Amino acid sequence: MSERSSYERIYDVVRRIPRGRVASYGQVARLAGLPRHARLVGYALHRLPGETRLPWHRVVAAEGRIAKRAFPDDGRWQRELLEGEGIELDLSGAVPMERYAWRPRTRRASDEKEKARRA
DNA sequence: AAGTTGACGGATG
DNA sequence: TCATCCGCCAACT
Repeated sequence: MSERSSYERIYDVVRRIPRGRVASYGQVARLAGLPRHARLVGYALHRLPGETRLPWHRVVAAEGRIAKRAFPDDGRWQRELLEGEGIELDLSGAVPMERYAWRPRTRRASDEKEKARRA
């Protein structure tokens, strides 16, 4: 059986987020097969080593806001990385999700709500 | 070993 | 719009 831990599954999903697009913590959790585990995603990213190649900056809060961090500079860093990929933040410094949210084709059964929403 | 905490999110008031 | 509460999991104390 795939013995991937929850964190590995989360990282697998984050790795798939395309450049110039973003996904919310909750969305990553759902795609990783861990519905309602948004917090777990946050913790998984929290423990990433600074030299990681994972595009962690493409994960933002559900409304597009950059999640509060222990060190304010980290938030600024994330913002710069996103802008560096061509993403234009709105006046409040949030990512306009309707424009940059990642819409992967491979949706799971548990994503029925998402499908209904975009209809 | 038990309680606290945290890069969340949705519901509620 | 803002403040709280609660669910869910793993790392820390």
